[in-house]
Amino acid sequence: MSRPYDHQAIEAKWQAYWEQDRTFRASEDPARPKFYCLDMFPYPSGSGLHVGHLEGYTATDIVSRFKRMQGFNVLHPMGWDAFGLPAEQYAVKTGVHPAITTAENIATFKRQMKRVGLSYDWERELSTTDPGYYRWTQWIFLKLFERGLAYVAEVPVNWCPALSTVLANEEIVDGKSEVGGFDVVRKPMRQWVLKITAYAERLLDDLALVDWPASTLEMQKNWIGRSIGAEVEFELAGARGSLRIFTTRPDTLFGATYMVLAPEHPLVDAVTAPDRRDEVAAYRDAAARKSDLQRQELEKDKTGVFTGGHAINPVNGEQLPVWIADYVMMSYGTGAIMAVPAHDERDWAFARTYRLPIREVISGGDVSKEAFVETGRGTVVNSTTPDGSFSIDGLAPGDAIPKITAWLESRGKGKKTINYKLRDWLFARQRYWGEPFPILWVEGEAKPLPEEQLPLMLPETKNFKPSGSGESPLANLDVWLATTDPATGKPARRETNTMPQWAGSCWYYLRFIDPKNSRQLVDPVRERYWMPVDLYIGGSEHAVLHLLYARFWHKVLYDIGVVSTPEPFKKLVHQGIVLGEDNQKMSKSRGNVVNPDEMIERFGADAVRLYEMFMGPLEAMKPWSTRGVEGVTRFLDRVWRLTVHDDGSLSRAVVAADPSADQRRLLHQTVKKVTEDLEELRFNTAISQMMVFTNELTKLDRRPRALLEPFVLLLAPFAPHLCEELWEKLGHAPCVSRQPWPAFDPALVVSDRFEIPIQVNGKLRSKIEVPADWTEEQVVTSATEAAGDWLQGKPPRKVIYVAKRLVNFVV
RNA sequence: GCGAGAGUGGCGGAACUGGCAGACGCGCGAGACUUAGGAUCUCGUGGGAAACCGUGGGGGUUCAAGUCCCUCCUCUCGCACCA
Repeated sequence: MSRPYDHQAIEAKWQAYWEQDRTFRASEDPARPKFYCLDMFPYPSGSGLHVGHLEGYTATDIVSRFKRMQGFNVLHPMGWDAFGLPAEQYAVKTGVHPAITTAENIATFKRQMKRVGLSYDWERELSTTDPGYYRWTQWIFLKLFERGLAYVAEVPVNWCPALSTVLANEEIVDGKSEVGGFDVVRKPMRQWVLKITAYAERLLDDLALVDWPASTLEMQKNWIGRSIGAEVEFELAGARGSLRIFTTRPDTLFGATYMVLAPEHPLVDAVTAPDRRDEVAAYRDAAARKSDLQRQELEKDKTGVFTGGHAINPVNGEQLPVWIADYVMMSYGTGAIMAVPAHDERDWAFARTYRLPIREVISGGDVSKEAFVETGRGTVVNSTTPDGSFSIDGLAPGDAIPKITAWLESRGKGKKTINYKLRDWLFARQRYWGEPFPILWVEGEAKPLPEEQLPLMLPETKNFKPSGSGESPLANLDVWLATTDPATGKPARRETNTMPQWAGSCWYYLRFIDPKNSRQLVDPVRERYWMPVDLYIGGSEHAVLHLLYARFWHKVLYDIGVVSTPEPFKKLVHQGIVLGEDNQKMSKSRGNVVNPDEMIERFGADAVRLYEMFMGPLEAMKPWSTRGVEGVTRFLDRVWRLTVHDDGSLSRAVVAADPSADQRRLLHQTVKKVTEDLEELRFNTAISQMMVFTNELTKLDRRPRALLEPFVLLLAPFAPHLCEELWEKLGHAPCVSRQPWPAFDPALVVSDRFEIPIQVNGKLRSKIEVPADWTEEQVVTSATEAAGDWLQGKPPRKVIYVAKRLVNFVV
């Protein structure tokens, strides 16, 4: 494609201008409203940016430029989530230090971003691997530790004996190590764990405060997984102690016909009868050997073993056989259940397999065919205590639940309980390339490092191979490991785990506000000015973990007074995935990866930006089309020719004359549409309207400045390089990025004439054009005439008139 | 299985609180300018000869349905024995 202008030269020119002008530098200005516009910062991988990254970055860039022109003080920063596994794996293979790889990759990403013309305030750039940054990551950890929110536990990890190392989930394929295909087993290991469960309630409730996609809210809700029910005590028969179970259906307590413990449950030994010990032990061993994955996959056939023991149902004194089965999980609730096969699908399936009794206590279904689990209908039956003193018979399940819960509570047999699916957060990796924990082990006890000693620097090494013991490569560094406790002078050993990649990304949005502060994580005055993030755009793959972890840390920081808002991210949007031209997911193996550098080379950054936004709705998954890029390139070329003559001078068609009324209306309609669409992130329809405008203007041989100049401003956030150049060609000093956003006059948007479609029996038969001030009578009269033959000369049975919309005759 | 979202021309996609379905772009067709055009500009382009038919299928409400209701089908994403 030959272009009417040299996009390469113009882009380089204006990128250099913005750089030396520091056009996009943000500073606090209490006089102006702020807008914090944030991208999820990337992991700087070796393969560079792809067109999928660019979609989200372009969107936030357009919004940032738009908001600046609207008079907002915009904070639009970028940084690097640069700790992580790939650089470390590369180091193990090649010996190249992760810091070197990381720096190279960052340089590539930054070069590519600048080439796209993204208007970041690069003076706030940060990297999670920078000691000046991770000092505060460590500081936050100390605060968590102080508040009892960080603790040590023995947690099973993916241990690969052949490699003598712990593997991340993503390093395991089909239960084997990705490298070498060796077996992986579960092995308990000392780990740091964060007590996110202590915040479960608030993490759930405060979802009401944010403007997020419904699907993401739903995912977070499900992940937290609150369920309300009751814990009930069952005394053991013939043994000391009692079995505590959790149920959401205490209304079905009279229908319990057996009990199930998770195989790992601590009471298994106590309940197991001597003659069942061998069988029980064998089942427990088998369950322990299964990975979580295997336990889940064997979903269909439930297995279990009778322990020989019994527990007593507190409502009727019945002795219930106690089983163990791996369909009950130790990690949820109390690790024990009462089984009500008539009203629980899992219990029903289990009872069928082992011929256990099924007793109906909610009528309304046929429990001989399947479990009846609905709570919305049905009536409680067979649920009266043997002495007749208490009954929930005849109630709806919803009414029976509080009644029986209160009764249990009054007798000390149970209480209302809320349970969460959310588990505490395993916060340790056996890796080198991560934040070291500011923790010393003194006489077997974890002691926090004093704040003044932060950052605890990641020690230098040339050996990135795992220690072999399952500990991180840091365990090889004897000199670093051995230290003394500053408080007591006793010998101490440093913690060898490092933090997971999530750590640095949990709070980076706060550091952008005050990236150079050496005294505080963030200055409170600045924090109050900029927070919360007004718009946060990133992939939906982070819908749960990153966003939940960041919210958790934010709430802790809120509790200790570091931040002023309960939630960090006000509005969240996920950009959709960009597919290859073949409608398949982009991948090297398919050979359908689109290289943004090549696209920018051919069509220019403006065209690529514009196409990214024109493809379709931001959130939608959609295929790339290089033809489509050509299409928007043609549009930009037309915009250029509208203003500039072939020899590069201002076109003689550009005149000072006033636009016509129709032209002015088109302009105001366009300003309105683009403004409103940008507020709603509907970039594709905004561009479409600008195309309509351009098509109209192309037809004119005299093009009034009063039309062209506001239009250049409208297009500027989308195609900033082109518009800076056109603004200059139009005789203005730089730069367009500092111009105010055009306003529209609602009175000038509406037309003085309307085209009214005329329907007969709902079918379109004709159209008339009428002045806007005509009365209904005038319009209908004219419409009747226009409908002519379709009315067959008879008066219509009914006339529907929708003002300025349509006329419909019913005959 | 459960939860959430989505099905509109050859393709990507428009369509406000029910009111002209297919804006805009791609592709395709015709023409203009040209030594030439894979450049540019102009016009046309849902299907059908037409009556008419058309927003995943079927049914309903309404003067009027892509939009509301019922039902079924397909696809995408998430969760997956959570008691």
